Amino acid sequence: MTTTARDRLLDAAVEAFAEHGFGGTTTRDIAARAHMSPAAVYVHHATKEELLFAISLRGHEHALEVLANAASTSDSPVEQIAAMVQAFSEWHARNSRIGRVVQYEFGALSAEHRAIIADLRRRMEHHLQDALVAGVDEGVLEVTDVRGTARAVLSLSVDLVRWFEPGGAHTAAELGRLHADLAVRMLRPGPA
Amino acid sequence: MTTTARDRLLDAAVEAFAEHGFGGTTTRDIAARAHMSPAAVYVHHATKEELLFAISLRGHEHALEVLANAASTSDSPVEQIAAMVQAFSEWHARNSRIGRVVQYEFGALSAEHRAIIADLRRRMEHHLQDALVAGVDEGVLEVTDVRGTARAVLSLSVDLVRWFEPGGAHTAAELGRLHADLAVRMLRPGPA
DNA sequence: GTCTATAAATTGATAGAC
DNA sequence: GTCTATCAATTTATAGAC
Repeated sequence: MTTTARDRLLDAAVEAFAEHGFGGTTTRDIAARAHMSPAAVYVHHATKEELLFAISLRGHEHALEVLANAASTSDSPVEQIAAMVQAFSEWHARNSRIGRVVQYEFGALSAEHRAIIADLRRRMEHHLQDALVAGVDEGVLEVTDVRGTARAVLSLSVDLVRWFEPGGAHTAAELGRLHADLAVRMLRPGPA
Repeated sequence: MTTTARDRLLDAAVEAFAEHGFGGTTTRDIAARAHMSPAAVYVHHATKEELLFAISLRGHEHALEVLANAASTSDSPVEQIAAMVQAFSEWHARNSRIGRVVQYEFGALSAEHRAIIADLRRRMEHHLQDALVAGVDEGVLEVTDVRGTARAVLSLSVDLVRWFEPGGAHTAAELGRLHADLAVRMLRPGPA
C-alpha cells in the first residue's frame, strides 16, 4: 500500500477541486498540494480535465460498487433499500471530498467523458429503482413515482457532501443509520 | 416591472455561475451574456465576489421567505412540514439556477459575507426544527435526531438543483407534491 | 452608465536539462 | 519522472473618452 506520486497527485486534485471547484482550481495549486512542480502535473495527465475525469471515474465506479454490494446482501426489497441507503450515505460521508467532486463537477467534464459517467449514474439509479419496483410487487412498499422516488432517496445520501465535515455533529456511521431509517419509513405503505 | 441593466447583469451572472461555477466564470462571460462590455460589470459591483454575494443574499432571503410563509399557513406541525417541503422544493425547481448558486457557491464568498449567509441558513433549518419538535410534543411525529432529520428533509428540496431541468420528466409542482408526501411519510410514527 | 483600450497578474501547458 | 524556465493566452480590474 505504498503511496505513489500519482496517488499524491490525485489526492491533491480532489482536495483542490472540492474546495474551489474545477474552474476555480489552478494546476499550480494542485502541484503545490502534492509537493510537486507545476510541470509534474502533466506527467500523468495531459490536461486538467483528464485529471478530473480520472477522479470522477474512480469515484463513480467505487460508489456504484458500494451500492451494488449493498443490494446483494438480501432478497428483501426493504432490507436492500436500507442497506443501500446506509452504505451510500456512509460512503459519501467518509469520502465527502471525493463525493463533492463526483456529484458537483459532472458539468466540467468533456462531452465524451460525460457520456461515460452518465452511464454509471444511470446504473446507480437503476439499482434503487429495481428494489422499489420489487417492493411494490411484493406489497411491502408504496411508491407511485418510481423514478422521482428513487432520486429522492438518493438525495438523502448525496446532499450530505454539501455540508458534511469530519468531526462534526454526526459520524458517517450515524448518518448512514439515520438515513436508512428515514428512507424505509418514507416508503412504507400508509395507514389504511 | 422594467428590466434594468443591473437586473440583466444579475441574471447573466446567475446563468454563468450555475453553468461553470464561480471560479470557472469569467467577468467577460457575464458581460457577454448581459450584452455589455467587460467594463460595465464593474459599474454596479466592485468585484466578482460582490456580484456573487448580491445573488446569494437575494436568493437566501427569498428562500427563507418561502419557508417562513409556508410554515405560517397552519398550526398543525404535519401540515407545516408538508407546506414547507412542497414550497421549498417547488422554489428550488422553478429557480434551479439561482438555487444552484445559492447552495453550491457558499464557499466562494468572503469570510464576512459567508457569516451573513450562514445566519440565514441557520434560520431556515430552525423553521424545520421547530415544526419537528412541535410534532414530537403533540405525538404526531416520531423523530429521534431533530438536527439530522431537519437536514435530511431539506436535502430532498435542495438536491434537485443538481439535476433539475425545466421541461424534464417532472414539473416543479409535481416535485413539490412528491417531496411533501415523502417527507410526511418519513416522519410519521411507525406501526406499534 | 456606457464604451475602447490596456495595465498587471495569473493561467494552462510546453521545452529542455538532469 | 522530476525540475527550472518560459510561452502564449487569458484574467480581473482600471483609466479615461463620450
